[in-house]
Amino acid sequence: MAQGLNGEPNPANRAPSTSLPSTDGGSTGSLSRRQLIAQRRKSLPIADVEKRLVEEVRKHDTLIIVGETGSGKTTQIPQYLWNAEFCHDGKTIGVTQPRRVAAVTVSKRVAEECGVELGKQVGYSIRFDDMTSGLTRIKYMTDGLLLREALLDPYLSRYSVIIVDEAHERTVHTDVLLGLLKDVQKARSKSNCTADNSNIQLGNGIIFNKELGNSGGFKQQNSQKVLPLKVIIMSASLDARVFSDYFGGARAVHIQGRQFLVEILYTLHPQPDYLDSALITIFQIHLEEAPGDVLVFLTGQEEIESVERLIQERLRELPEGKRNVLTVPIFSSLPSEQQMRVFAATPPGFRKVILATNIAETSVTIPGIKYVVDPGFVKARSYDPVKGIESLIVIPTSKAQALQRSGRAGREGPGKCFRLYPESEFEKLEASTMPEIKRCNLSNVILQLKALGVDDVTGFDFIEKPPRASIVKSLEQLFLLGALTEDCKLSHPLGHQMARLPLDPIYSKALIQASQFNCLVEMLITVAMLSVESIFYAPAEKLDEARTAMKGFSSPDSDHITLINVFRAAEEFLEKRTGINKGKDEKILKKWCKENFINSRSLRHARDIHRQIKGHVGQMGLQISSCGEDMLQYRRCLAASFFLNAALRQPEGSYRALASGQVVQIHPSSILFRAKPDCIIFNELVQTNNKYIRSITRIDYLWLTELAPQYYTMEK
DNA sequence: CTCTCTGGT
Repeated sequence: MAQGLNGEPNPANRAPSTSLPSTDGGSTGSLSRRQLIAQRRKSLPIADVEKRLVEEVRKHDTLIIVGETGSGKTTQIPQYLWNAEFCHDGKTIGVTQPRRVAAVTVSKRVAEECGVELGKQVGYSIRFDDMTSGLTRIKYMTDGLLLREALLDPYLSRYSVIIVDEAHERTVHTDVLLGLLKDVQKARSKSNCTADNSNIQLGNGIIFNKELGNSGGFKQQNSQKVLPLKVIIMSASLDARVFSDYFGGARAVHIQGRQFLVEILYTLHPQPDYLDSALITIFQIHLEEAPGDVLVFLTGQEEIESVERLIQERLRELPEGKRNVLTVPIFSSLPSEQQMRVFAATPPGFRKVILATNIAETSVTIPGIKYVVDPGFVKARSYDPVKGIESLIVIPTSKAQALQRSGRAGREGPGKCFRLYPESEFEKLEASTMPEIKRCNLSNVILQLKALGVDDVTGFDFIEKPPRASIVKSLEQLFLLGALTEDCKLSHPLGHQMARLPLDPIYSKALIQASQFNCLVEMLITVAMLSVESIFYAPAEKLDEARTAMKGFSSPDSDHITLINVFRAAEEFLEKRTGINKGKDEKILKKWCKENFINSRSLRHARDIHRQIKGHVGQMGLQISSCGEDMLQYRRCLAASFFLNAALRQPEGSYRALASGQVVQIHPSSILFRAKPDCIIFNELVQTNNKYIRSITRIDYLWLTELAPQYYTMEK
């Protein structure tokens, strides 16, 4: 019987590279805890099939595992494989997750189950936070991070097994990773394949470039054989066939979960107003159903806030004894302390009603939910590849999404889900959500693929192909930025440099330009700040105060310079407090942010990105110099970098975007909303109620013809 | 005078 990583019968434990630290097994307290863990592990549904699962992995190079929620697949399977000696020769089992928190929490759990210190045999690696070491044999990470690793180690030679978890979510990273794994697998199963073979051309068109090398370390690279790669796709829903077909009819196994029964209720008739319908249902549950908290899925912040108000209003109409409802909103841009409110225990005698976006579908698991109210809509990103515009639209959920939502009512006991549409409508829904790769800008994906040696991107074996127009648009954009040559190859050195930076390609280009304009210091700050969610935080009730605070940072010419001012003000604030330990910095900065109406989560993120990319450009040998007070130079550099996003003022005060010819408005959040200069560059164009451009800097039209003549000579 | 669902390097 398997015992976990510290089990005695496991011969792998005696191998020097994987020997474990002596455990704390002495005290009875920890012993009983250990026994509890073992018991809990054995009681998981998956424990009964451990041997069979290991056999399946031995027999097949690719395996699809459909594990229902609560099966324990994410924590247990890597341990089973470790015990079955899949980490021979110091190889690692990699497990990818779409989200950072999942990688961290699951690895902590597994380290505990194994009785090892986190970061030793079991660890995680996510951007800005690497808890792995040379000892690590089970490594949880984000799928995006593994894609980055592939740029440096195209064979993924340190891994014996890659497990792709939550594959049904079909994020861009998952989809690209699946294509990559398919190729790596082919390459590694060729018998004469060694880690340092150079430039092997694969079926899918990947050329493994020897120059990038592998990270083999102390072992002799010349003779190190790369063994076949085992790939395991884990999915919660029933799309096993899609994955199986994609991997040439790979074997799929199903694992029972542990989920309580959720009764699904539909309305008799279509509901003309789903918000009103949601309100009625919430009160019906409150007045007629047994105790238990309610989770309501809404499309966005505005909707959540208005429903919260309406609930409060209607509560006042109820008799005093029935007003025992506590409403709790949650959405991603809500400050984290306020997000935490959903986890607080419901006060005795109260019913908690959580109003959530789809953050509560997967990202946040809220305990105690007995009832789910699902109006059947979701706000989704969509992309028009012809115009190059992203927009957010409210659309019906998919069947899989509806299923995921209802499942949130059955985690601790039987529950009920109220779908606010008739059953006949459910049948008409799409089976699953359209994969993200079909509805986003692909410039980054394509740059990455090119860097991995995939020359024929249109021919790449995606699990589902993105629209051709979308690929063409991105190829064109990359060409205009100079990342690709005329025959669509990655350019030297620009394209390669751009691919190395973990940024939107246009930002990478701006950094490289900036080193020539002597304003890389400023541009590093700019792209870090542009890479995060909105920096300014303006609660409706303190709008005036927030505006005054923002004015303190503002530059009359530029939102970009305003962002630099905020970043520098924070730096200066911290520098003044010399001699104080670093742990306190975080807290003090948070306070400063609050006083200045700045979103501290966003600022911290920007500071992390800044540190990371500064390291990257330093390694690339770019000159990190500052333009000092000469912001004209900096604005010229912006014009040279963002020339594809230039716009001219129209007589009525709207703008015409030069590249696409579209008529757009300056977003009211911009410093330049009133000033309306003649010529500007903008950072992004988004369609909401209007076509808005955001983050804007005033430039001179002549700079465009001077600095981007290849693009602007034909313009009048 | 608006406000944007969620993730990620």
